Amino acid sequence: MSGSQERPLRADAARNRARLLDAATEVFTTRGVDVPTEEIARAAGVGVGTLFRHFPTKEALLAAVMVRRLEAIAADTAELAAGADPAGAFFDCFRLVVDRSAGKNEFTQALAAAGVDVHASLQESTTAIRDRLAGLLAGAQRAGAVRADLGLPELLALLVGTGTTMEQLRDDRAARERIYEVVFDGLRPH
Amino acid sequence: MSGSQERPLRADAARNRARLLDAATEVFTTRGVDVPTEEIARAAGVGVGTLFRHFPTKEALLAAVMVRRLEAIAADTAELAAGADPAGAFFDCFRLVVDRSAGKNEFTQALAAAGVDVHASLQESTTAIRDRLAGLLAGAQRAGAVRADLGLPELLALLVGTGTTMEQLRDDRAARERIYEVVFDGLRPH
DNA sequence: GTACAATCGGACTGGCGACTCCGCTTCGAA
DNA sequence: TTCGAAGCGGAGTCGCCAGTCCGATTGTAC
Repeated sequence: MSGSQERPLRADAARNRARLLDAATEVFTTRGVDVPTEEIARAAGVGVGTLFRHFPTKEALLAAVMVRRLEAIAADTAELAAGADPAGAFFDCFRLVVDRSAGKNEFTQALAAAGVDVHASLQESTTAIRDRLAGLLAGAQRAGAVRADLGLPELLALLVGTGTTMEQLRDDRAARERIYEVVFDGLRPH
Repeated sequence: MSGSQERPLRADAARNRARLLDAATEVFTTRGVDVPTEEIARAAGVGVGTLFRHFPTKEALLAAVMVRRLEAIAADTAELAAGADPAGAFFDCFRLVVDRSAGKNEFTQALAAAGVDVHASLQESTTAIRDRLAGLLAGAQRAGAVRADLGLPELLALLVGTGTTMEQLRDDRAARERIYEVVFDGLRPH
């Protein structure tokens, strides 16, 4: 979806587009998905007209923000996965995905509610992460660090759920750490 | 909040109120919190006017539905908690709360977004559950079935998060069972 | 059976928010 | 420097939905 039509954006247009994405990320994350588009435009220092020229609907903006975050996560997991120890890489990536996904859940929900086919518009970027996680899971299982009966769907669900758990404990780092202990302990073969 | 003013409702009014609660529970659960109030009124077979006489705002209706569900859960945990085995009671209640909380998370979120002080309007009913869970947790820990460093906040967060996890696996009973194994394994002292 | 208070229903209102439109501004190629 | 095209901004449109109002209906006390 990203590389189909290429006409180099005018300098100011490119700058505004970037500002909009930054502002949207910030506003959506801190104040939720229901903020009026006008607020995002204001935060970016542009008019609503500009916002809607760059992103034809609010959902398109939301999707663009999502894609960006997902790509960032994918890139970071790539680094971690390069390490030698498969078990460590798996658990480190688990943490990374959970930590970086704060609020992402609400986004997906909002997108889905708007009738956007989430799996279509985000597929490219989710697939990257999914594949990486599948590889990490397999590696960790081969190394005997994770119970063998766990599939990728369960892992993905667990990542989302753990994200929610962590959001409840936003301001208690020690408690969050205990949750990781519980989950990781549960993931290991008994 | 429930026993302050008592004037016996006229028969039809009581019936409509009950219908509204049933319809709202059904509609909110299956189609989300964003459905127009009119849909709920129609599902209940009454006009919107009637809906708003019984529940002054949409959020009030939402809160009423929540209270009802919470009370039902509280009642059921009471039964389970009466058993002799503290460890079994704890894990059974964990399952029960997770299974019965499907969709509840979104409700709370919607309430909070509307500026309702969730802890005020639902306090009475949440406190019952919270207290029960605290008791069960303490019992299970005393019996050595649950790691001792876990507090009530972590348990509550974990319940919410596990609910989210389960929602991702809605149609795969075996996978859900595996998640329970993971979480319960993690909860036990290693 | 009657009367009246309680309740009903749904047309209507007000406000909000996504999106459009178009006159004005800015970019950048020549 | 010039000029056409690309882009900007924000007032205005439109549809939707929570919540109101009041004439019609129904329950119930006597």
